[in-house]
Amino acid sequence: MPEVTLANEADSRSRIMGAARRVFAERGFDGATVREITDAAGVNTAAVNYYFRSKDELIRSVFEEGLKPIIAARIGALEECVRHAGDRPPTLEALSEALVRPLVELSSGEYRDVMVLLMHTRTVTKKTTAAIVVEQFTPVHERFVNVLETVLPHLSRPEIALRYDCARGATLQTLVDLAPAAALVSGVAAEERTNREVLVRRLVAFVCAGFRAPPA
Amino acid sequence: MPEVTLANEADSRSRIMGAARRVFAERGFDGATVREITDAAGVNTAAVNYYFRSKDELIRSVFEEGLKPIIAARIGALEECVRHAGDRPPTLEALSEALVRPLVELSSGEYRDVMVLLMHTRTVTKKTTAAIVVEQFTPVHERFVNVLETVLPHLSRPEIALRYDCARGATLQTLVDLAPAAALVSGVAAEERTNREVLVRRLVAFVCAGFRAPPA
DNA sequence: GTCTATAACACGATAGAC
DNA sequence: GTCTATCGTGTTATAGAC
Repeated sequence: MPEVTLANEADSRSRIMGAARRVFAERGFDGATVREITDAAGVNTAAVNYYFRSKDELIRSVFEEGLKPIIAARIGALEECVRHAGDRPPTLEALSEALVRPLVELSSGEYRDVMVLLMHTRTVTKKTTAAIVVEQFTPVHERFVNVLETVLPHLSRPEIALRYDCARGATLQTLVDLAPAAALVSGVAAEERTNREVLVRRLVAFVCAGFRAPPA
Repeated sequence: MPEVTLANEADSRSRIMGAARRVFAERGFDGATVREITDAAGVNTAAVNYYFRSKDELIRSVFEEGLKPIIAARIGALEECVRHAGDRPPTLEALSEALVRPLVELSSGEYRDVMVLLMHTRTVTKKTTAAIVVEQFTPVHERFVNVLETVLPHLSRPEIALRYDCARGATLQTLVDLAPAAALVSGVAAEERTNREVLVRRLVAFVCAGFRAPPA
């Protein structure tokens, strides 16, 4: 066994996964080539077909594996929020934060790429990835909407689901957009947006108020 | 000159533009092939290189042309809202509707594809399209944030810009997402979301409340 | 303007030596 | 498990007849 193992000397399979995540996020699933990925990973071209059967299987692995921690963090925050509230319904603020905070925290580092990939699947339909999204996120969405229903009993389920979609969209937009208005319009914004806690507070304020709005 | 001109017998250039808009929106800029586009347009493969110089120039034309009416509608609604308010600042409801309604109305028909392409550029960096987005949208965003500043004088410009991003994200999410939570979680939602006025009212309610939230 | 034919190249995938 | 070499295919783009 080797005496020292540097981070970038991990086994080829993980190196490919990591490089693929980055390259896919930058170029899109179709725009990225396996050669670009293997170059970035520092492995041979044939390695992708050795460790994964094909490019499509590589996509599946990267996307599926990458989503798991995101799903886990979101479910975890929600259940912790419910648990903390005891037998009463949680506050709308706590619920909003359970939605926003995991996304903000995960949007730094490697999981930012996964979130870009997630948004990517919103505009490029791919059998492989669409199935994963539906399968992985349906329970999360269902649980969130169910809990929201207990806090907002005066709203219909479709309206709650819509507001939940709005909240997700608002959060992801500010985290993933490559040319947000705030950066274009306000030089301070880019800098201040890097402050995680400020961003969480601002997003929670917006999202929470949206949930609390009177029925349309 | 021809005696009868059917809609699908327009000149080849427009047919290619229309087909390209649809195919690009479905497969992404990289996933789409010029052959798929020319097949859909019912023209010869070589026609793309005759009317446009290359696939990249086709992308530029489709995206640039497609965005113009969207920009115009958004600016138009905003200025009408400001004009209608006279010398007083417009209401937050009117301002929210000026943001939401054009996007909702344009999200049916051919401009839905353009909005998909717009979201597509959020996750796939392409020199061609990125430049167009910045160039076309900077004035719109700037004007919106400036007007918002007059209505929300107690909020800092970065926070206003962030909320404006949230509002755009919330709206686009519900209009473009291929697997929204509302559809997964609530069967009624998909049906009800097709009702344009209900959707506008609900989105305005959410977005407006978000703008009106107390400072974070 | 439209078409056929094809050039020139990049792609994903594989075979086989090591 | 890793590499080189290459196959077959699909891609954009073009040349040249009509």
